[in-house]
Amino acid sequence: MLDDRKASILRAVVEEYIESAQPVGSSRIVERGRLNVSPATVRNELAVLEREGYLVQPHTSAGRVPTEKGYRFFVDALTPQGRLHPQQRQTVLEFFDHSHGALEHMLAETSRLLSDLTSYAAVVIGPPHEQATVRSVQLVGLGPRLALLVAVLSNGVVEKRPLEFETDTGDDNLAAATARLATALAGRPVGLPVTVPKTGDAVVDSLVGDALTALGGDHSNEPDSVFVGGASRMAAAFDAVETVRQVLTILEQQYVVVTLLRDVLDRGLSVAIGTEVGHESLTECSVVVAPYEVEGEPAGTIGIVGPTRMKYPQALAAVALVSQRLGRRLSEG
Amino acid sequence: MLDDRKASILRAVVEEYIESAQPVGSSRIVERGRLNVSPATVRNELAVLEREGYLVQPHTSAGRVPTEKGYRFFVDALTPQGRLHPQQRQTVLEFFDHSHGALEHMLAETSRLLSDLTSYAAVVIGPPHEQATVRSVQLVGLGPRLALLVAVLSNGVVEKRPLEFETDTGDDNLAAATARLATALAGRPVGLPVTVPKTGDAVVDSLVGDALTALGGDHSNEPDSVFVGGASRMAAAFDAVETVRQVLTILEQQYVVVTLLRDVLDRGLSVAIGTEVGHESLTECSVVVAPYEVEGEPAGTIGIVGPTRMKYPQALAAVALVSQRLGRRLSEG
DNA sequence: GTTAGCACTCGGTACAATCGAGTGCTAGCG
DNA sequence: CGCTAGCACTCGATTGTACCGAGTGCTAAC
Repeated sequence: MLDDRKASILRAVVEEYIESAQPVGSSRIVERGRLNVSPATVRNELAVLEREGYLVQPHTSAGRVPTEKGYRFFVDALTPQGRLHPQQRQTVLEFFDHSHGALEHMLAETSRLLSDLTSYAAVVIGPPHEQATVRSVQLVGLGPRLALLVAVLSNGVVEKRPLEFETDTGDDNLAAATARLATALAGRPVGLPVTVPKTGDAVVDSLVGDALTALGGDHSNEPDSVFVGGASRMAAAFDAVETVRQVLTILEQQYVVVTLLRDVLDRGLSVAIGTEVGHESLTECSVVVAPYEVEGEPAGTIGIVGPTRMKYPQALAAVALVSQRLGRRLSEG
Repeated sequence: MLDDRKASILRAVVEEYIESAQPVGSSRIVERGRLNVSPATVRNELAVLEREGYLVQPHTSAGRVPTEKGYRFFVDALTPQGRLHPQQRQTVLEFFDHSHGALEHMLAETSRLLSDLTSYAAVVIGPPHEQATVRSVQLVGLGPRLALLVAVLSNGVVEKRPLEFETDTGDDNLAAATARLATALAGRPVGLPVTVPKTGDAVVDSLVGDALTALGGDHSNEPDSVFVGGASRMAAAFDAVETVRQVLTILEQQYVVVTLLRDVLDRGLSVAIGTEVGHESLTECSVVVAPYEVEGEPAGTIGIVGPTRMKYPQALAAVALVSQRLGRRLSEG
């Protein structure tokens, strides 16, 4: 463990480095004024912190830069429950007061909000479709051999699948199939296999069959809804264009992003730093995540992706507040 | 107008520059072998082309770089109908043969396809919601004071609006309101104002009113569906991270992107080069657009955004093929 | 009209000198 | 015994200089 003074110095290095992106030297730490010791003393402590693995020197005659271990200690032991600027807090509250519209739209806007708050890229993962129950099912004819299966789930998600048939289908057949589907599925979670008794009408039975196949089969394949906002901010966070490209490439792969956040949460973390993130292209990135709950049940995840030299206190505070308010807002409906 | 040799030389400069990103000198042009003249002759021609505004020299002792006028001439007069590599063509055909799923999903995948084909950022704009007619309307209760208005349009688009009520609402009232809405709206284009005769039942009438307000009011505000794929490719196209940031910022603003493509199309162009694009942050970018038609009617737009030194022939060919096949695929259903 | 030849320009590279931020170490001080 | 002033040292960054070479424009000859 680190004594008080070492901890203070480590904190100073991390905070300075996060602000300036420059290796931090002993004199700069003394200039901050918190510590009433000489640069030489600080240097001794820095040497110890380096030996212990909290800091590194890019080269002999440079200041110190935090290692992942350094950031980790900062986040775990040195970060007070960060407070958001009151104005930012206000922005969040107003956002959720005025938010409206379809679920997807709201989640997309939330990712923008979070990105604007933190100036990093933000990820919002919607509620999983599995756990909701079916409220309404309908087959809507779009053409002679074409219909749209629309299912409304209890959490407001609308699932739709286009269906194509071998033979022409009348509206009455669609209606009959819709009725059978509705009674069979209503109140049940989607994704569970369901058997619907045959009617004897071959056309209707085949419609019902097609619809169930479409609902069930596609299921695991279908991604959760993911919204990435402010990816452009990554271009401000790094000065190597190649790094930017790699990170953006990751952020474009929804499946990867979802898995990433889920993994971090599963490890019980709310912050993953550098290699902890578990992705080669993101070794220069940190991820801050938080789940949100709708009506007391875990529903989805939000997170931000930024450089390892991230403003952790603000980031944590922003993610915490937004996840809480988003959950509350979605619980209202 | 340019004589044959000047045109050939201009073409050589543009093609070389697009490939190498390096200013092109007289010797490099001669090395290509198409022309049987000496470097000195080429230099004379280059000087003329520069005087005419087709080329510039970054500095005195450098080769030439095309100006916007140079690219413009190249695109208008020197680009044969570009052919896609047969393999790429095959990829497109297979993609649309196997494509399936909801409209949004298909459009998003299409933007990926186009981005992969060209290695630039791709934009796919979905069919506008206005011109489709309503096929089905339904109010689905999600809670005592909460319902979801789901409207299926003839082109497969599903519009949904959450509704919140002052008072608790029974399922029978929702059903009654749904029935009235269905008869009033079926077959009509969404967005047109509609009056529904009162029933006398205050609750049902208020439900119907709320639903119509939600459908109508929000309308102009609601953006078209836009899908941007492969934005990360912009990081490979430019080496200044600030340029990348600016371009990405634009690409994140769906409204701006839609307007941009629309403007270009309205000017009757299929390619906009540099400042022609009409956006300060995109002066180093070119845009290639094409509309696509569903059942003979103009439906949406696709496009790509890349650096001015874009591989125009391939880009044009890819956009043309994809727009055609996308239109055809959507016409099927 | 074309081209060989040539003087000229100027960005890029290589190298040395210098600067300075920052270090580790030692010796002395309270 | 911990702290600190002082100092020699390191090494990246900056500056200056020389040079190279790609590329030019011009002129004169073919």
